Amino acid sequence: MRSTASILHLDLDAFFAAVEQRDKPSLRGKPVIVGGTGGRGVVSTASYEARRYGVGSAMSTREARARCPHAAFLSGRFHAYRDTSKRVMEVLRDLSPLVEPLSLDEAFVDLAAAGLPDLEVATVTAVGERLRERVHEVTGGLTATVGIASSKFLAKVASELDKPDGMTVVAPGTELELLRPMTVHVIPGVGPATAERLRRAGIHTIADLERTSEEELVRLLGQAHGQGLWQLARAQDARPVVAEREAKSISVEGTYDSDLTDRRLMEGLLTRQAREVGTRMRKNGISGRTVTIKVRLHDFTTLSRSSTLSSPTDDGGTIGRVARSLLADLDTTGGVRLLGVGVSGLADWVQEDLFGEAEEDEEHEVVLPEPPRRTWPPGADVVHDEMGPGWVWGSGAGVVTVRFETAETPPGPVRSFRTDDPALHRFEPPADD
DNA sequence: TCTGGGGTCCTAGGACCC
DNA sequence: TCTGGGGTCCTAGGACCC
Repeated sequence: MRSTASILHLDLDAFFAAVEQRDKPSLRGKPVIVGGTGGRGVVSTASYEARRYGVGSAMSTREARARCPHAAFLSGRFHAYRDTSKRVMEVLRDLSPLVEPLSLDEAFVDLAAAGLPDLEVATVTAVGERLRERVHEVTGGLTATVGIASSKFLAKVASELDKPDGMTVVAPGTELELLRPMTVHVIPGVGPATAERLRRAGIHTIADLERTSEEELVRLLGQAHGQGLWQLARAQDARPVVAEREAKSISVEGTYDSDLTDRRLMEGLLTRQAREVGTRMRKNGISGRTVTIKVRLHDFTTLSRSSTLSSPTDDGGTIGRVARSLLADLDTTGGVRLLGVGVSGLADWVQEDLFGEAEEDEEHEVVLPEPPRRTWPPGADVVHDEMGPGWVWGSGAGVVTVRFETAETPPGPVRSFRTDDPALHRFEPPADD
């Protein structure tokens, strides 16, 4: 926690619905609900007109229709949302170089990096009001709510207090008197499960939380969460505003209107999702080693299976093969409502490759597999090098992964080569390999 | 016919290495 | 021959956020 109110949190009001109302005047002043419109859809954003009927985020679209049948139900135009969001983030970066977007409609801004004459409450209040006006201008009429305080936690709590189209500045020194009467639900990170555990321990407000020992909270909630809440209850929060955060995973998933039972169909869907993941990875210039599938059964139990490759990939075909083999281990006879594929353990291609390859090569000289077992799948691209024959298991961004199948070490070592030509029939190991 | 999609972070157990 | 602790990586699941 700082001694000045220098962290600003901005939240665009009912963002997706507001963009729709902006772009379609006939929707203005009317209930608008953006979200999944299929049989298993949920509400993403409800306009304030729709909220009056009790419609809220994460509610099933079915229930939203029951509560507000005359609302406009829209499935969302994410290009428009991204576009508008970009304009808002630019306004924030005009104010300070230190901007941390949390989603399309939310961001932290570090006012201490903004070069203001001072960080007095009157000054930051004027900055916040001016910012809200600028956002209104560049978005074509959208409103934002702002919170300004001495930490991320307090700024975020503050921005919840005067929604929509409002602003709250928490004067330094008044944080605890603001927090103490609030319920634990206002703390980001306290969801239904944590709130229930706290409730059973007789902890309802932040004042209750403040009276509870750190040991007790760790016992109730685990080390990280318990210690974190103990600190937040005292308004202790020194987390910095971080401008650049690198993605840790990329995934695609889908929920189907009726449960899937056909394995071939599931494999086909995973294959398509894997291709999409690969495309997005190459677009972002990243690759990853761990492939994970997610399977939600008819009864909503959710399973995941993952496999870590010896070298990173951004190739949809490789991701798809791994995904399908992971699915093979699961019993899906009861039906599947959701399938997903993701890649984590992300790395920048070139760096990872340069380091990874040199090490692997030395190991492979020791474990030279003899004799080779020719078990590659029909139609596979077969290559030869000093290790004997292998088959091409994946490729992407100029790197080909070859799997050497042997009797001793099935499924065999995997090796990556850099080549300008991923058309593997013409594959040749590089001279310096 | 309750319960999306894209993420992040944490925990716990087992393997493996020193 | 038996015992041991720490660190890292991997896997599976869960809670949470917007």
